[in-house]
Amino acid sequence: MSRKAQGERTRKAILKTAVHIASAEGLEGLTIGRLALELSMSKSGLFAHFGSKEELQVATVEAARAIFINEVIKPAFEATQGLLRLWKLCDIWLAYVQSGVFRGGCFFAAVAAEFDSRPGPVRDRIAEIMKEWLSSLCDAIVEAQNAGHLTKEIDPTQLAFEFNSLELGANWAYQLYGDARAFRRAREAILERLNRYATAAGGPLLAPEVTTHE
Amino acid sequence: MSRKAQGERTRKAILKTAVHIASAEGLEGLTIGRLALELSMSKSGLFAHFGSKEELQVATVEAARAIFINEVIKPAFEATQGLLRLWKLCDIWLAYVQSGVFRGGCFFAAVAAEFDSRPGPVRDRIAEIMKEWLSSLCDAIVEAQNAGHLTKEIDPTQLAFEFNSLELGANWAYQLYGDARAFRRAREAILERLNRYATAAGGPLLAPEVTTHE
DNA sequence: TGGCAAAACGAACGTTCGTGCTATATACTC
DNA sequence: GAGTATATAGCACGAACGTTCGTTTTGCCA
Repeated sequence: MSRKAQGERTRKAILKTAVHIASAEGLEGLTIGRLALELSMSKSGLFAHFGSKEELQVATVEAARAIFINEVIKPAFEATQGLLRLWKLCDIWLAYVQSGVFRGGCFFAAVAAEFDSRPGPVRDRIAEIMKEWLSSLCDAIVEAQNAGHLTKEIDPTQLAFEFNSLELGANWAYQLYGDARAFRRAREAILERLNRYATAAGGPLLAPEVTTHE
Repeated sequence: MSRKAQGERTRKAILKTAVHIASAEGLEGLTIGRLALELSMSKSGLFAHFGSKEELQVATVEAARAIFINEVIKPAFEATQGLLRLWKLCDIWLAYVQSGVFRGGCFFAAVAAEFDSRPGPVRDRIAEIMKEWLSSLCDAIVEAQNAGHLTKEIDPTQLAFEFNSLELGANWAYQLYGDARAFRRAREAILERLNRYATAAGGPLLAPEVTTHE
């Protein structure tokens, strides 16, 4: 293995650990010393990969985004465009939070709350990425409308806001109380809305009990 | 003024500042040195009022609770029990977040995200207080049902979860994007639900435009 | 095999953290 | 007015923080 590839490999290993620590303890709680300890390497050796703590934080955010895309966006996009994909986006998001992919629940919910009053490139990137997510939701709604599955009377931005809120709410309840019923509540609320706004072409959606993840 | 009363007064002043710092920078970011600087007093003099950082954090949480009760719970309880009080609870909560009573938006949303994976008395107290809030919402729903304003078919816990989620979602959007439209979206979603589940006795609720806070 | 980057290390920097200890200023009690 | 409790200040501590430095180890290539 080339020396260059080894560096890249180490960097990946660092970020993998960093993402998990940060989701639980935040991007400030993510300490270089702690990270080095957990990886059994020296602070300075680790530090050299990034050059500053802020760059480490940005890199960690980027790594979390890659995981999120792989775990949520990609699987949902395997579903056919329309009502089903919209539902999958929400359903898989909830499943991925519940599965404990990140120790601290949704990585972005955690770090958004941490950085929302802390200007700088880290905050900016977090905001961008969450906007991406919200846009994905919104786009899926519009597609469902264009496919004739969902009435055009509803405001896509409004519905995306509501779905996102319910998801964040479920994450909040799960993290703070370990209450897994929150996921079912979020699913129920989302499905209720989807079913209410669905046209005949959209067909009846599943009940929350029948979804794959419980 | 007695020496004892002076101590109490200082303590209050400290906590008032502490709450605002913590809502923006978190309870860990709330540093004793920083706090002392902002109040133009010595670290040790300030520290003597609490004995440990953890006690300072708990006291800060308690102070935030007092403000919250004064700003949200009490005003809402001036409304008559039933549908109106339920609506007021939500409406005033949103107004209080938007008003910037706390620099970092909802104090408890901020510190809950920060401490949800950090066991200890601070986390426990935060969880208790948010449960209090959720119970207040739930109780208001039940009262509205008992008053005949709201159909008994709905599950109060489910509705409370949804309202709380929408509120947290609005807080999130406002903090991260400064998007004040999120408050209107939350109000619209909440009112839509209230109106849908309201009985004839409940009467038609206000449209979001007519509420006092915008 | 010898040279050379890349990668990792160990030690130290200056700063800030929370937390003690000791002393002084202040107001109330007798 | 002396004595006492309370409130605040001053100073120092050990640990941890991010960061820099010079050095050593590592593996590829000529």
